[in-house]
Amino acid sequence: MYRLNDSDDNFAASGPRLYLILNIKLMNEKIRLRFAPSPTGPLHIGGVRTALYNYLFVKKMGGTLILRIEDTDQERYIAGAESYIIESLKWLGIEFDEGPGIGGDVGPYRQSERKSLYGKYALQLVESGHAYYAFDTKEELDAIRTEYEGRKETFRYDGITRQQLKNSLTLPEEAVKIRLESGAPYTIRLKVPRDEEVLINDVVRGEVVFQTNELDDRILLKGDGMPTYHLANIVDDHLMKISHVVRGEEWLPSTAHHILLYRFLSWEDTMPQFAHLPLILRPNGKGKLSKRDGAKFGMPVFPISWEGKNAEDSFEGFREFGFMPEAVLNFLAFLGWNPGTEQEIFSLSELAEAFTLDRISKAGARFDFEKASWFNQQYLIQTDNAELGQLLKPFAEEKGYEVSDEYLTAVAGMMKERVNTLPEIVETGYYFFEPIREYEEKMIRKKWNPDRQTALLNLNQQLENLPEYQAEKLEASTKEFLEANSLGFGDVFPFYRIALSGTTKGPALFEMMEALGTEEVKKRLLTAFPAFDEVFTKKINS
RNA sequence: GUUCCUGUGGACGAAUUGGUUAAGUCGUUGCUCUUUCACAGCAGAGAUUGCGGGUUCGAGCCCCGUCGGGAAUACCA
Repeated sequence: MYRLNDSDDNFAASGPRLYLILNIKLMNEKIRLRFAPSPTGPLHIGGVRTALYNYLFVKKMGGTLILRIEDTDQERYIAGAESYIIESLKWLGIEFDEGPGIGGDVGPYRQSERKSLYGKYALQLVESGHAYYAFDTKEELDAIRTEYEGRKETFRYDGITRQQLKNSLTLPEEAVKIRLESGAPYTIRLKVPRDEEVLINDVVRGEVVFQTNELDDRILLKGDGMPTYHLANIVDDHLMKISHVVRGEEWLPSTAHHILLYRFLSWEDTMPQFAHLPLILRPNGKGKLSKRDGAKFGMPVFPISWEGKNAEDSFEGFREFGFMPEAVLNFLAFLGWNPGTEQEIFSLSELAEAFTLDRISKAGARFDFEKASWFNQQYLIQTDNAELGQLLKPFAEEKGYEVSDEYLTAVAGMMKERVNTLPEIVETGYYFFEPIREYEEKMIRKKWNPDRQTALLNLNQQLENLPEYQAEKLEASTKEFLEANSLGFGDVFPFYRIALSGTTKGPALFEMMEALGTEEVKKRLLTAFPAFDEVFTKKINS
């Protein structure tokens, strides 16, 4: 189904024996994907999308999703990054079947804990003539690089230059032996063959060809005995029986090396299928989205907040911005993929149902925060008010507001279609929780007259005496009052509204009144009138 | 510089695989609804499919060239 190269005609012609072999092959090719982040800091939104696509494909195909921590670089390792990754994905509802803290048959799932495994394969490659020891120090190589740069050239440790460098290919056998035995630091490099082509069959990009002459002899095992990404990745993907590698496009240029590694380790027949995802670009289209862009464009680029060493290194997440996880997921899913139908609101399980690798687009997608906000609003609107009230709670508490769950539910219901995020409810709707900060003058200036006050107070009196202080009853009673006093809606409404909320915008007036309650309404009316009069006097005098 | 990827309205992107007037969504403008704002509904503006050639009765789709954007080019992943 997913291996197109297994031709059906061959199969028909070759009888039961091949059938058996193919069958075994298929059984071994269970769908197993991995998400393999590096704990070098918070997981940015591009990484989250990679995790999401891996998850979706696994769910769609009924496979297994593995979390593998690629912590082979002890210099860039950051404590807390791993738990950040796990917490982020948990918040979003992306769950793993195997991984650190979860278990599984092919662990451990942290590369640092698998350190002893990799050397063997590096050695095997040396023995088979596909890799070699290199003794050049970092400083020496840096010097060569700057020298090349001076000539406006780029240095590459490859099939040509390695002949002039210090390695087991150029040094006498005896000298190599002595160096190795003396414990002198060395690396193991891949010996890339000359004059060959490496073909990558990428699920999203089709066939991509690399000339080996353009490839460098990449380091496989570092001086500290740790493998580089390239070695560790291939060894682990093989040992963990990974069937598909779904990762960012930035890995495409390295994939030729990876394929060579599979070939030299004789694992090419069980090599995973590759799918390289398009990059997520900056809102202005210039370059790939980076962690600094959050501050630059005033939007989150991380799933949840990250507390770094300083303010520069700390980031606010989508969660803290007030986004719902479902909305983030939905938005992210559409960044580089689309179902080809007109549906755009998808739950996680609906996404999994609709997801296919062949509908992933090739070109980089810009990160459009406005679209993300729109998705969030859609989810806000479709979420039950009581549930929203609960989600709103932390944001209200943060502001020091102490109100009941019922009140929060009511406010959420009134405000949800007027905002994009949760905290906006307590910000633009602050007047539900504290006194009016400022009255919008324009309407008052235009229409207020101190004698309106009497009518307003009479009306309020009538409303207070209602057996039930409830929106529809309030409205009906108000209508009666207006008719009886031959007044229009416009004569009282704007002032009532501004008195209660300070603004001409906002939810339906009677609903606000119901939520606020008779006491508060009266209080607000009485504090508003003097303010209105003040505006009026100012107008008269000017 | 080199290698590789990529290019459809401002953004995301669809187009039955070569078939006629290039979907839809976001954004934007206006209208309707509404006491306001928003939601919703309706309507409009916005594209010679990066550009230039070629093949073909016919090209967004195939071929060649060209330009732009991006990634990689580390003892980082």
